[in-house]
Amino acid sequence: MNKIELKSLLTDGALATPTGRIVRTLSARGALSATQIARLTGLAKSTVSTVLTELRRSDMVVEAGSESAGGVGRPATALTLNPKAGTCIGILIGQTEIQVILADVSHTVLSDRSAYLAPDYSPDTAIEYVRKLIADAYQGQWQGREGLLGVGIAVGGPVNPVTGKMLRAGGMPTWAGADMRELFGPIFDGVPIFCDNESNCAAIAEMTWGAAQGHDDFIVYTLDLGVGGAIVSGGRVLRGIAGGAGEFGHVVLDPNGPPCRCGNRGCLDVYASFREPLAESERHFGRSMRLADVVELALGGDATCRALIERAGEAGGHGLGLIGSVFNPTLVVVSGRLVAAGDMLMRPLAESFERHTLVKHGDVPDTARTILSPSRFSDNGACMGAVGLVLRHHGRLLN
Amino acid sequence: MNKIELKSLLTDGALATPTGRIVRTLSARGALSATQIARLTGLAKSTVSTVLTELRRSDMVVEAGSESAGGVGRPATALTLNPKAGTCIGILIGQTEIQVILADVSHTVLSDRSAYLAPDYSPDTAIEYVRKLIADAYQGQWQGREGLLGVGIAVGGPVNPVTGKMLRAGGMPTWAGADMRELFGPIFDGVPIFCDNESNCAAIAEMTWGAAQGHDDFIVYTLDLGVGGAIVSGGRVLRGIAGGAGEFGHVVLDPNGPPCRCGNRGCLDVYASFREPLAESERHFGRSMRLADVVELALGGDATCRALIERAGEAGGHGLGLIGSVFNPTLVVVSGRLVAAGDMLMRPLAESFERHTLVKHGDVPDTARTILSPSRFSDNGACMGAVGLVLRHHGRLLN
DNA sequence: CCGAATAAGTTCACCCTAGAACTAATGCGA
DNA sequence: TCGCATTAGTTCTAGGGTGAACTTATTCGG
Repeated sequence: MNKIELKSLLTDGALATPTGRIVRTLSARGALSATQIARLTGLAKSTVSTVLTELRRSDMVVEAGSESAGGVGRPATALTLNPKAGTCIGILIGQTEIQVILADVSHTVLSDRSAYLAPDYSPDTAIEYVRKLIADAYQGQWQGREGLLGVGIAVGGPVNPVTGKMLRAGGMPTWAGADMRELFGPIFDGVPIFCDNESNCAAIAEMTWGAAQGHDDFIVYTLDLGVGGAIVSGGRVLRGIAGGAGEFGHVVLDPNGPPCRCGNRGCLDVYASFREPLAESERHFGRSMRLADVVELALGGDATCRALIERAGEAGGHGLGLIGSVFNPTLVVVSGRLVAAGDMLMRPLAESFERHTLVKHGDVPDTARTILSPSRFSDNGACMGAVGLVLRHHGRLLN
Repeated sequence: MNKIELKSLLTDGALATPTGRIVRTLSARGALSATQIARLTGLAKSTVSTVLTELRRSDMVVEAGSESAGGVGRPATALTLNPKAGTCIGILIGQTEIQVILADVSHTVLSDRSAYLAPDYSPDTAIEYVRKLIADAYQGQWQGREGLLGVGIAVGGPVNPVTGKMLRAGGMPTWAGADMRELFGPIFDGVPIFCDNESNCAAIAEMTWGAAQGHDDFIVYTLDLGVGGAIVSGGRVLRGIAGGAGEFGHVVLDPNGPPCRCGNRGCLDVYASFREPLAESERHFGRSMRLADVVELALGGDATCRALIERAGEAGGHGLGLIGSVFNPTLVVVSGRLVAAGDMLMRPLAESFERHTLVKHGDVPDTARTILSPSRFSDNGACMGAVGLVLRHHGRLLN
């Protein structure tokens, strides 16, 4: 009965009731005290108290390991959803990688596994790997698959978040037109599937566990082999009518510029993605390299790699300036594997941003300036976001 | 007591109470039936009914002229806030124009007056004109200034919506750093002042009375002597941390391009504003012209003017493509005086949009394609939006 | 070591909102 | 012309959320 109750509270059953709102808040944010819940939900302390005693009595909510914050006054007791009450799975379908994270409703990661594939693998291959990775994930867990509350899928290409169908080619031509619900439904029959593109998932991860915690309005700007991003407004990830929001990389700068893999010409992606610099460094070193190798070499002092990364920051700042002029956001979280280069990337990026945007340093007080934060996720941001998709109930596919 | 009550209900007093929400909804949307109010606020019919009988008893809400819609079933009785309960003033501080609209809380425009000035007029001149226009506006009205509930100011340049201070030069160098609250406060002492830039006000007008009625998420794209716009997400106009959101015209396309009046180089505005085409037509005709003249001549069949407008549509589509790639919005309302050219502008605009954006025709079903709608406001959109600013309680300046 | 200050969490009576069941007013078809 | 379908609006009661006042648990200063 426990799980059934949680399931109905997490799905559409009791959206507006205090109990539903409190459970959803706990699901979305992890460990919280009663007072924090009251602030976040806007409910009265008394209401929260009543509901929580009921939830604790029925064992759906338990006390989390209290980390006494150290302030004056009675210390808050942190609460989470009972980990036994259910699990979530996050799946990343990347260009060359499939990742599966298993987590419980108290935000504890139980398992994190990846498989690396050659580019342009087929959906069938993906299904096979996902099946295997999920079996592995449950290996040695005392939690069984019957407690699975939802599955989130982060896809490395444009996907319609309502239907779960892939649009166009994007970076994954073999997936064009694929129907995520149809493909993955059979693996998890009956369990709700949530789906969104990689960038939007990364945004959810940033909002839930990363650099954008507590922010309801921010932009994620991804610098990697492609340039992309996501827009969060009012705590909502903007998807656009066809799931195409946040495609900063495919803004056309010069209609007569070099062709882009998206089909248009002169996209930002052509100038600011790390694809060309990576090729350049491969030519320089005369061997096949990965993006992470270049970053590592640059951090180790290699001047060529350092220059490539600085130039990437410079080019990336152009796109960031665009974001500044369009949104003038409070916060931009810079993500992607280039971020591992730290200040080497961030400094030229910030300088270039300043040059390419409308509102400048001197125009406004420091409190009204956009903050640039590097992402805290090294690599698994998107997949964690897929878990967050479930915990936050974003982007559920219709059955 | 009537007015005092309305004032407190419209300001921060009772935000979340049903009465407050109903009054605010009526203020924002004008005439509505009880059922519509229930749908819009999410309150139960019964609650709405109870509150409305109370509001009618105290004469704060009255029946509006019923326009029987003609469907089956009992016809709805439209209700509005009692026009006697208060007035709002909208002020437009444009580049060469000052406009004042006086309206009552039932959305009836009582007076609409403009004064045309030479560019770069001083704030002091503006104050003088505003004083005069307002005196004129109240002339012959039985409503007095004591019923004034709020003043909205639409400014033709970037303004910080929280402090009311103008940023940088923008299109109005004489206003750089001006403090709207300080300037206009003395004219309306004690009355709350709302403030936002022209484009954001236009967005509010579109949402309240225009092409975006019923939409909570859309983009306004303005093609005029400058290129600009506004972003509405979740019914909220995004302002950005320094009031710089929606400045589509100042996205840098080519960092080495021609200088823009904003200080950067190669902004979209340089390529897509109608400033250069207007100058070209002046050269062609050998006389001083206004934008409206070019549109009129084009509609009258003049080939030169027609070509200029078509070319503007083509250039404007580049920016629209950018909007498409960034937002993939459901709806874009195209505004600005060029829209008067109708299909002559919209057709090349739509074609160019298609070429410059990421998600194309064939990629998605027709239901998932961005709609382009021309604005229905010929010229007074921004000033109506300033009225809407008050009625919707957006962007209130702190006292 | 004790009490003041501070903050978290609980209790309880009252008011208010929601929902069901109702009445009211219209169009449409036989 | 009558009744049925449809939609708008009202009434009433039960249940639930709120806010005030209270209790509990901690830090800090003297």
